[in-house]
Amino acid sequence: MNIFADIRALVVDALSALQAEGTLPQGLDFAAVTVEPPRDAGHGDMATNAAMVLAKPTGKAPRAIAEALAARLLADPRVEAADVAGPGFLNLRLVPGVWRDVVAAALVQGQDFGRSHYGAGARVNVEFVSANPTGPMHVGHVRGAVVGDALANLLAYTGFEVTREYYINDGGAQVDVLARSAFERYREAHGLEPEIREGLYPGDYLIPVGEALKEKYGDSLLDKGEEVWLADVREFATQMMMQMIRGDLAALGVSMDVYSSEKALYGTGKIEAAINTLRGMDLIYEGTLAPPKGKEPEDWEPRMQTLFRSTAFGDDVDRPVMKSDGSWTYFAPDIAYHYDKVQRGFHQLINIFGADHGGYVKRMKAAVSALSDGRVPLDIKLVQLVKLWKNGEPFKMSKRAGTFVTLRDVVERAGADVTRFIMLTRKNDVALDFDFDKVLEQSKDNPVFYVQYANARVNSVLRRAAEGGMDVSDAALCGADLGHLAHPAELALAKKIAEWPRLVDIAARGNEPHRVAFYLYELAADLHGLWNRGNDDTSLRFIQDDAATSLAKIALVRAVGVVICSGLGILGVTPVEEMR
RNA sequence: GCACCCAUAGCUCAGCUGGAUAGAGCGUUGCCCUCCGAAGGCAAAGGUCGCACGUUCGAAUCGUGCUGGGUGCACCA
Repeated sequence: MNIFADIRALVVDALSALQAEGTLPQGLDFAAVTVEPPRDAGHGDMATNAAMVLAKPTGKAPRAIAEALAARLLADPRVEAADVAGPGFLNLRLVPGVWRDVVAAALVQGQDFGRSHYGAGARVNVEFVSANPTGPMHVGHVRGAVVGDALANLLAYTGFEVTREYYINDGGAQVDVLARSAFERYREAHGLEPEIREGLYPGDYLIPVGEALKEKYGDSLLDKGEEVWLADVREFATQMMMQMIRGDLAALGVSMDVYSSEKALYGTGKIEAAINTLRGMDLIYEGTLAPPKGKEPEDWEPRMQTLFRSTAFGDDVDRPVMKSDGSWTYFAPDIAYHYDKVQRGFHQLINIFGADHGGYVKRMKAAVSALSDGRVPLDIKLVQLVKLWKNGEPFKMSKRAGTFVTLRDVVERAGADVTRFIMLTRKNDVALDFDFDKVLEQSKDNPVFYVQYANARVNSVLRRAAEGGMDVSDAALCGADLGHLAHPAELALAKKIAEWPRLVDIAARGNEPHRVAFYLYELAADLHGLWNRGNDDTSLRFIQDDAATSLAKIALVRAVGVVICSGLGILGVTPVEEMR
């Protein structure tokens, strides 16, 4: 139940009626007509800009349109007042029954209150994390993982059929390095001194890989050259790394639907097919690139390469898909991978990238646009850096100093719930500070705590009422006479609840899960506010002497709890029932 | 040199695809526990929305040009 959508439909109906009676001309586009909460609550419950946006196309004065519209809207039983204000706003005040119905809807629908059919079952693929399988996930990956997962939850909540996907970069040189690094650990497992040369991965996490290799191969590889073992060890080590990464993701509460392998694309003809498709559109050609301006490498020399004409899509330069030695660049299999996603029938693609991949966005969008004939939109969300803080100082990560912070470190210190929530307290394209001390603080300073505290208070009320012998099951609350909710402060809280479905809709349209976190904070603040008003005005306490009144007030509180749980569910955060 | 991102209260940030007198938290100042959890709440002070033009009924939001910060810039992935 989205009351804002309902009232907007009412406005559009009224406008159509005005057309039918000749007050407004035919052929108007109502797309720009909005119904939203006014900035100032004193203006009413909702405001529509209809008169202003229609003034020009109709050639009528905004106020005249607004007057006519107001008369129509007042005929609806939900509308209590309709006042023309300012340059032509139409401010609506709705009868209290509307807000009581919202509370009732939240109780009846439960977690489905706020769910929408906006996605209409469209299939959307959310690719995120996609960390190289060469080591454990570190803090840099956490934000992308959380944002991607929460976004996937949000889209599922709004009627999309969502696939969470991880692209394993197991086809390039870095997995060879992994194999060589693992081989040194394999030698170490046999009591030999490992030679962790410059450029190899020094991390301890490869020691178990070396032991596992010993387990599997005994000493049979020890005296062999790389040409013998590289492929096998690479495969083995990559799989172990992916197992570790899956474990890391699980610790954060993320589970992928599909893991796609870059390596698996080689030798299948898929890369060639994708490139040839582009070639057929005259988007692939042999040529040389001009040297980069401003930062010309010392050893630059023109090379003949196979290039993708991404400049046709607004990119700065065309991008190589094949190196001068005839092997593919990273971009080529990635094109094939995205082509594969298109062919799997997704209606929409979303990628979550780290901000350091910003330069990659245009070419990837260009490729998808070309390969899908412009039908499949690709939205790429760039997730900015997370700056770690500890004891009031920036915490620098360094592999050498041993202050390399893994995802596990963060989750073990802060907990998955706190980590997830904090990662969503910024929009994705803004850098985020993660303060180890702050996130564990139990105060208003910490938004996770603040929201959880609100939920705990909801449950506290329910518990107390139950101890007093009341039936506060949802079934009982659904039968409450909400007419007892009459105080403006109570109705204001109901109005905040009414915004939830609208907020979900807005967040989903923008692929912006952080909006859910901010909304929950506001909702929590409103609950805390009402709670404290009970200190001065006992009639605002939720538990009253009169059972019917209590039931109505508790229903309101419970409705807040329902929304908080829904919201936290989207964020992937477990609601707590009690603070400790 | 080019591309992308950012710039809003002293600090950290929201701002609902262009709406009314721009909002929170922290910090500062003053209040509120005989009472459902004060781990909270109320109130005050605090702003040329980086700058300048432009688009229109109307701009923090859209466009252009600057300024200042971040990221990335051939045969790396």
